Amino acid sequence: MTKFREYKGLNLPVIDEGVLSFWQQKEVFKRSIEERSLDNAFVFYEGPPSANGKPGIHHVMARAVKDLFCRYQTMKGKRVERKGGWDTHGLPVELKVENQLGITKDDIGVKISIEEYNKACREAVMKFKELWDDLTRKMGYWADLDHPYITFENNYIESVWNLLKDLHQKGLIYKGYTIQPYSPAAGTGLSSHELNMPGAYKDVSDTSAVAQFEVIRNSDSKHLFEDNAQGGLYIIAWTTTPWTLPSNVGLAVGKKITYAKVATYNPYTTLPVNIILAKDLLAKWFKPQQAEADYDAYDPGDKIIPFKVIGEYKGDQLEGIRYHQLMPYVQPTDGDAFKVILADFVSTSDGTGIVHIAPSFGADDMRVGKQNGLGSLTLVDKQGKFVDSVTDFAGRYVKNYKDESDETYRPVDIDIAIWLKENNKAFNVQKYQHNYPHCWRTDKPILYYPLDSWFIRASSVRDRMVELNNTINWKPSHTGEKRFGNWLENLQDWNLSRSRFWGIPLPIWRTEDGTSEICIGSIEELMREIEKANQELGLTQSVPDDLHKPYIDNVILVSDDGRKMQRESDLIDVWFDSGSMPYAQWHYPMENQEIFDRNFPADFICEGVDQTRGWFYSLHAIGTMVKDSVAFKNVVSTGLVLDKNGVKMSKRLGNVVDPFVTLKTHGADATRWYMMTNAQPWDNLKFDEAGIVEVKRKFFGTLYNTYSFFSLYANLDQFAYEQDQIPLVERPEIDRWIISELNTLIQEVDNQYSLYESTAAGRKIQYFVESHLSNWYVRLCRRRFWKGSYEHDKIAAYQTLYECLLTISKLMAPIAPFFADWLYRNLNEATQQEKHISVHLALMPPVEQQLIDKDLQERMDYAQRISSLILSLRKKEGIRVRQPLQKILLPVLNSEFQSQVEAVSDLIRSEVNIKEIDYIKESSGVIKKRIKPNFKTLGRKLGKDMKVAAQLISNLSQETISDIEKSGTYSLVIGENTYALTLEDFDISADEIPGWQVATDGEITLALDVTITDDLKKEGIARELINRIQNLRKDNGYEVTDRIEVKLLHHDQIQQSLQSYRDYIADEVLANSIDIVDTLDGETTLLLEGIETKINTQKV
RNA sequence: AGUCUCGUAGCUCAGCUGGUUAGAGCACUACACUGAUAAUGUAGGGGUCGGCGGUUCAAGUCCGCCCGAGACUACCA
Repeated sequence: MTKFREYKGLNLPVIDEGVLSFWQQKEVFKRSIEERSLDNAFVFYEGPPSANGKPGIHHVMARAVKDLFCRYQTMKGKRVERKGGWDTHGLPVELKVENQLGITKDDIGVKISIEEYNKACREAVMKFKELWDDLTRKMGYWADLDHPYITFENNYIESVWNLLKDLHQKGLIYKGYTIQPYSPAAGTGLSSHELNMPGAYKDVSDTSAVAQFEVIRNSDSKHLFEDNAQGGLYIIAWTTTPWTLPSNVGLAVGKKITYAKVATYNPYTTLPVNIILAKDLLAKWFKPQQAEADYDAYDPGDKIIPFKVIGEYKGDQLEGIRYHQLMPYVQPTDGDAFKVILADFVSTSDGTGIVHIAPSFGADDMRVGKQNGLGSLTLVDKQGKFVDSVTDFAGRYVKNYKDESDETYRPVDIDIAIWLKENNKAFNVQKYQHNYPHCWRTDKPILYYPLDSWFIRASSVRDRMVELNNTINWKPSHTGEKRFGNWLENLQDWNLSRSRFWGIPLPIWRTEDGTSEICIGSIEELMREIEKANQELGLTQSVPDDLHKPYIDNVILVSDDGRKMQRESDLIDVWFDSGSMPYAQWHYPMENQEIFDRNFPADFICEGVDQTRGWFYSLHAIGTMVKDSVAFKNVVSTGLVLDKNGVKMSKRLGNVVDPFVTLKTHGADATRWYMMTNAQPWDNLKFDEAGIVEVKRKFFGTLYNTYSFFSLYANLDQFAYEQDQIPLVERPEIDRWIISELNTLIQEVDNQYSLYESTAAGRKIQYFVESHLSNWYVRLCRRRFWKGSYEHDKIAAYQTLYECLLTISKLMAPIAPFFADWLYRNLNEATQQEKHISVHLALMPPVEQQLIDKDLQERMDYAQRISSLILSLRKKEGIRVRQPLQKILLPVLNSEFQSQVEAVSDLIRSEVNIKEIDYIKESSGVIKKRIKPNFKTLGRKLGKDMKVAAQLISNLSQETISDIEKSGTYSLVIGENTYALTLEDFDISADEIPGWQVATDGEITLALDVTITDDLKKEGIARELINRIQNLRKDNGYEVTDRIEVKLLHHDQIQQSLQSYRDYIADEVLANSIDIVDTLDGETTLLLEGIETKINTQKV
């Protein structure tokens, strides 16, 4: 017969190793998939990590969440394939390689060939793959590591191209301008990533100018000229980049902002002017004494320039007003110009409340410019200097890009300011300190500059994306509804272009003038086009073995009219790579069409919340545009893992937690359990190792102890579940109770898992194990396991505890896969009750509703609380539990309560060592009652009278309370109003039993009879003796089954006690004899106050 | 700057659609228990539920503003 395995202690990392090799040997992961039917799939997508960095503890977090729901679904009978994947392209990879090679972007193609560079990237990107795979295994994350998708592989790229072609055919891809950070010194655009590098933003002092834009008088603007003082009418706008002023094409005002018209004099020319600026900002540009000065008495040269407000307008009254171009060098040809428009970003926090718009040099400017039909002027070239048409400043660098020393470089901003002053176009010029981004490589200020880019017209499917998003179940919901939803509402087109080297090349070829273009959707198509080009152009090209740069750039195609087409040199955004994985991981549509159909869309994905605009978006956008479908139905976005002080982990601070060390020290399960139960996955986790230790000790330790306890006695009794299952009705109350609780737990946990609420599920399991199973069921049932012979009641106890443990192993398996399997197999090994070799091949236990008995659970709750109250009274009175007491007094206010308590009175009496429970009926008149209003029902009835009523009700007399209980009604009179109240409007409970000390917990109140009679005292002594002898047995190292002989040193009271309890004691301590002797060697033992003896035990 | 989330005991967190003594665990202190023992029980201290205002008979819970922390987006005249 097989025994249950017994262990010397709990060692989670050792369990991990054992289970891991078992999984590997038996291919449990593979079987967990293959044993499930193909047409019952639960689809999961793995968001690909990049293996060019080491995995951190936060990866354990995100992967624990992914893993647990996949395991759960497997245990619900679903087939859950989990293809791993690697994200291999992108800027972080390139920057790291540049760093390693000690080169910059400019060196690529010069110091190192693109070919070599890309080779370096390809190697670097998989640098830590082994480490990742190792972590994946060690943390118990089940994913197919042997057949991952890799974004740099040709098959993957081909699928991505196919998607792009699909979009291209739908007219969703176009080339356009966008304003991007640009470094003239380096001659390259910068990504926002690069802009966010530490130190990129620097405080600099620039020349700022408030320029005067002269309003043109026409039918639209004539209302602005009413009440004007002498001089022209100007709108004034502030800028910290005066070099953008020649490129000005508009002025933006805020719709709701109030603007003031002010009559004053220009400080540089002293000419009278009427100017318009935000009313709130008057104080910024004028001092109070200027308002007091007499406008008419102004004399050029006066220190104080007077001003007066002569009009007021709302922003929308200014819309459409036209003005004379400020610096008339060139006029735009691609749209309207020189008018006032409305823009939502205009504020009155600084400047004049009016923003000068130069669409070529600001993203906001470009956007509102387009919206309002404005054209643009780009009067600065890519080297950062003015073009020739800006005659006065032609050829001058707008910032010091030539590394001239500060003495020789004359900022053009200053000269522009002077020009403005001389032309009565400057209202104010001063130095201004602000934070401005710089190129991290050249240290020079960047410009925002229009660059060519390819876009996906995502905004055209905005509404559909919003619509589809509303069908997705987001955990937590606000990430989807608010964060993602809001982002979709304001969706801009997707900038696909990246002018780098290591990435998927944009498969678009164009003629030089851009009139003909082709988007390639497959290698086969590329081959056809190449052959066509070879024929027409007399070339001998073939499809490159590697679809990356530089090879692909060498391919020349031919247009329908026989002209050469070159590939557009851009790469695509890596987010498009990862968003393509539902298709590209299967090399769809070139292969695996059925597999794809089965696996789209995903039932579940999960990544960090930082992926909201990243992977979640790219999946959703591509799914919407290509398949008019969601790409995922359920998504969990996980929060950050911070250090224990709530600080973000970073190498610099040295607070990074090494996941390998954590797993090695505490085991994967304790780590996972801690992460899942300490905080919701989407809340940030303050990672504290002490928390793992606590989980290990409290949860796993308790569960381990429970199993040890079970296996110890089961082996002694040779229990192996060989007998028929004892019907539940034949088992004692406490068995039925724990089984009822267990089924309640199954129901709740299953429900929580299905709702992606892993934290609630874990906490419920933990509560059951610690409170119900260990601390109540096992504690109360201990005797049943070690006392008496192996028959009915004992077998029932084994069967019950066994079932609880087995069920727990299943419920916990998704979160703690190692320990669960260890426990499951330990149990099943001896009984062979289940046919599965691993818990992960088993199904979640079904709820047996008929076994859930709410009444039973309620009365056990009473038993626990009553016991607790009695223990607390014993404590107060200083009477130890070993001293039996005669009775407790328990007021019962209704018969249900009494019968409920009676059903568990055995448990209570043995738990707290009392002889009887004396139920005090309300009719006895001994109980003093307390009455409280039931606010919930009364509040609705009484409304404003509630406050008075509460006062009245709590002061009702004992007689009235009795009346209410008898009649069930009460008329409450408050002022004019009479309310008919019923019993449910009150909360009546026992308050005290006069003459007794009571303890109260909610509706339960009780008193303890603390009289210790001689008989009770004798029994108490007997219990003390048993205790001491048991301790000796243990100290002497006897087996729990050894028989002994006992000798006691004479003491009168012991003698008396023995007369009554000799057999009882002998039975408890397995003694063949108990003798009282007059002399005995050894230490004196204090039994009770004043009772000393010596005890000697001898093994028979 | 905008959007979103969070703020409850020294620490980590519960607190359902508003209902009157705000809970648990850890930690701390004291006392018990002891055939699960590197476990367990009982008791105790500890809270202006971030602040201010509002709605309501009633606010930790709903609304507004503010403060603090974090995430994301944008980078400003």
